[in-house]
Amino acid sequence: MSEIISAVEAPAKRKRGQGVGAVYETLKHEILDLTLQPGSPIDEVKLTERFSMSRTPIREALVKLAGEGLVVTLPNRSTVVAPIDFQNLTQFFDALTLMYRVTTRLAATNRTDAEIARIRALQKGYEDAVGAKNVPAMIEVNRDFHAEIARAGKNRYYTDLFERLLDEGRRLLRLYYSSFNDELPQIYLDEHDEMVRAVVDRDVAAADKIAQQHAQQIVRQIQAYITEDRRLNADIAL
Amino acid sequence: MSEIISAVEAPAKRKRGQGVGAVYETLKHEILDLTLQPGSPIDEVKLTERFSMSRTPIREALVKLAGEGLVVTLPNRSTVVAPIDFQNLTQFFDALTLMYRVTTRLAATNRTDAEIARIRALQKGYEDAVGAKNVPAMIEVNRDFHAEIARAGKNRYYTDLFERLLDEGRRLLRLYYSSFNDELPQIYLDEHDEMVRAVVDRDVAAADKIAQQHAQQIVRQIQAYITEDRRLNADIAL
DNA sequence: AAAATATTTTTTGTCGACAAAAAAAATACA
DNA sequence: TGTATTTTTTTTGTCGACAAAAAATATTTT
Repeated sequence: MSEIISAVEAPAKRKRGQGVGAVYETLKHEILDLTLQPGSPIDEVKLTERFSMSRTPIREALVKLAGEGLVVTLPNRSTVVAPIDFQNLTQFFDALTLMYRVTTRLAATNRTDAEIARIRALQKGYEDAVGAKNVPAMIEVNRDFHAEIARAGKNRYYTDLFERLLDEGRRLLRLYYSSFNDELPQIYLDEHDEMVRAVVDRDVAAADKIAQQHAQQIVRQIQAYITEDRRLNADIAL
Repeated sequence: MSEIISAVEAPAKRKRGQGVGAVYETLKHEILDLTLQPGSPIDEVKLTERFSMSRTPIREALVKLAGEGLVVTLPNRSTVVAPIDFQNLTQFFDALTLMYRVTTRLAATNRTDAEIARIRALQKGYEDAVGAKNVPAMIEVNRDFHAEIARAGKNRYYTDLFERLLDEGRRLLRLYYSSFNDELPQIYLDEHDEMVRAVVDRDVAAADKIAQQHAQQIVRQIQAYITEDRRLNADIAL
């Protein structure tokens, strides 16, 4: 975690009414990039020192984060960063796949040229991150790419749910991409390109097909990571 | 709005840590049954008097409600009860229909016998409310019936979204069922029965089909109400 | 030495106060 | 009379304090 205090954390620069939002954004970002580890306790008093503000706005930010499933609060107990729910990944995969399909289909129907430009810029950013082997950027831009497609679909219910699922996916991916040596399959880039093409061409069926294919890739990859044999002592003599 | 102060609103009975929750539940209920009208301002100070507590927990409850889209908060401005978004009903209908289908399908796959019993009890409650022409109860039990089906499907992402959509539907229906003279079509009861049967029989295709049919009915009815000619002076001589 | 109990410290939920921002009311000007 | 400006009042965001609840530590009992 960076010890540099950003401008939004210094009270001299903070306008009244912007406190809660600043804390919320900062903590959300740190939860998503696993700076704040799943299951770890959140210390309100430490946060008052860190953000130089009283506990009230910090608590309000935590209530907001709780509403998004990013932290877990119970009465009279420490708030904790939301654990990763390995037991119910099937639910996650099911919803993620459906949302990939639904949002990409809608984007093929409802997108504007400006949105296509933004989507393309994000895909370029994704290519750059892949080329640079910048894993955190790859994960973040990938999320933004798909979120932009969802927004182009113009159904806020789906966009909201999908963004939440993408954020959850971000945490999962960050758990496994812990070193810069991981290779990301070229197939992701290709599938993104294909997705863009379908959306540009307003080809709903193709959009649906590539979205489902892409989702399956991601699901398979996450599953592969979870089941990967990481036993260090499998061969020791007993 | 009832002026009777319930037990949870009296500080002598309220346990530490239960304040936010009590305010949240009460306000949520009042928003959903339109006691608190869409677009109306929320007066924090009045709520302190009403609930006999300070503004801090009331504000936290409002943050929570905002996270669920039930109120709208902006910095340095009064919180208002969420308006009904008539301009984007297409999005709502689309998502509602999909969630009816998805949750009912999953219920047909994943339900337990205990859940069937609960679903049946709710359907009975719905019948009773229809028989009694108790419109508020009808609207509320209908919501609970479908929410229970969703829970039987055991995917929390879908359940959460669906519950939110059902609540929104509740507000829409309450807007139109303002008198006890409205007749609710028998077709709703029949469709509920058919839904239960499909879920009991674990018939995914039938569940999907009846869910879609039911959703279309509801969408059509809401649309009919919105476009219904309710001008009170349409026939007066000028 | 382990378990149970008591005490102390820390953390959480809430309180009421202060002050910035917004809204309402009053006053001045054209 | 309508508009602009000023003043007053109200509301919102945050503060630091108090006390209940939980956690940690110390002491006593088995």
